[in-house]
Amino acid sequence: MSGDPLSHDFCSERSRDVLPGSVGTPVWTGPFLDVTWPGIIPCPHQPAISPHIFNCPCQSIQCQLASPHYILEASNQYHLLTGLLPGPPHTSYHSSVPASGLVNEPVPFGMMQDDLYNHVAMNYLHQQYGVTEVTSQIQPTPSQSDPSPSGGSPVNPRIKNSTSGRNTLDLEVCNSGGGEAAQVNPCEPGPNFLTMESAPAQIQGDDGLTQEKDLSIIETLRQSYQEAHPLYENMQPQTHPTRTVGNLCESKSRKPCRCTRSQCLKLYCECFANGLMCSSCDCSNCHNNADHGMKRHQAIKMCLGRNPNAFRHKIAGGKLGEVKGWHKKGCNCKRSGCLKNYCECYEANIMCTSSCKCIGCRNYDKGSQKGLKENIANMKDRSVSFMTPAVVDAVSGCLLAQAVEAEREAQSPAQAAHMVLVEFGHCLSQIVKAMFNDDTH
DNA sequence: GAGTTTGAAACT
DNA sequence: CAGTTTCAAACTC
Repeated sequence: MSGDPLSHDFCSERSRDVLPGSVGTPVWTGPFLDVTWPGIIPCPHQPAISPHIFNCPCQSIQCQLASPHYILEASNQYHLLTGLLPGPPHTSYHSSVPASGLVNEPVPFGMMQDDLYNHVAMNYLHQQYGVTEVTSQIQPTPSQSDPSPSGGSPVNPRIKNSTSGRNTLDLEVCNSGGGEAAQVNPCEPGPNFLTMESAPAQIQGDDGLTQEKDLSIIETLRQSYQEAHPLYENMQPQTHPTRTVGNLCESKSRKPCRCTRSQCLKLYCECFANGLMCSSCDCSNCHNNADHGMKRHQAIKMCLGRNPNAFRHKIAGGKLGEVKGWHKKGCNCKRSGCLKNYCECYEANIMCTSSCKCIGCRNYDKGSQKGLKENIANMKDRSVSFMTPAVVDAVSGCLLAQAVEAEREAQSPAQAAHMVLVEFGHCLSQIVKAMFNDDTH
């Protein structure tokens, strides 16, 4: 695929990041609960579940959360750290959560976020539906009745009214018979992407409307939680809708760190930076483990205080298995020419962009004459000299005139917007044409 | 495997 | 925000 890197490589990728929910953006297709309702874990008593899920080598937050031991420990530490739980958290493997009010404590990374998430979720459900308890199970789905056209893991949320007056929302993840581990293991970088486009189809069963509505409820819960805890997204390294399956379980294979002085509680440590606890590492004096939960919690808070995006992926855009994307912050390489693994862009197999402040960069598209970075920088320079106040005024005048015209013709708002945008496109093309005509003189 | 180089993170 | 220090990974020998 050839073409102007400005129009394709850069703009299209970047717009994908701006619009994470845009059509075609791959999102997690694994067990829905693990991502959108991470505190609700599958029941280990169900024989259909691969034991793999409880002993995943990737050690991602999702997998850590899937461990019964982890749940117990997280519950205990939650008490220890916040002291805000109105009652003892459930420690049953059904992971029920009590309905309660919002918790205003800043959410600690990894361990407690899901408890808090559940609290907010329960608060919402309690208010909206009178639900007082949530349970979840993974069950094998009889192949003949698999409601998922693509064989995914549909979620069947149902609100039950019990005779005891306790309303329960059951989230039932159906595991289609054949591929047990692949279906339930969040670490499997399976090839299936659930796009925003395909999401409704994936969850449609015999009561498609109901399920779609329930899915939106769950999304509302997520938003509700995010509103209550602005840090939530930062501490949810694996739940952003733009995350691919690859991102979900760390695109890199898990490498043991060898930290000696940081206690693995600074971003120097790759495990810590990836939101993972150290496991089978070669580090010394490691505190990035369950035994030092409090200290780890404090370190996480400190990192987030310095940089709220500290635990988010540095690489934006791109799809699993592709090389396109860009480093959100950009690199600062000086001596490597951005052609060694010292360079974060090069290491991520992506080209440097205008975000980078590197010197002597050679990590750009060899196919283009100047390279992406230079092209973008050039465009910026040109636009500075061409985007004079007079030009801006002229463009504004054109757009305004177009809006007035639309109003005069009694166009619909959508049509009016379309007319203005078309005019804006014309203006831009005129400006760009002028810029490059000037270059030839 | 020891020593060097490198650039991100942390600090001032 | 810029300069400096610390740190661990990448690299070289």
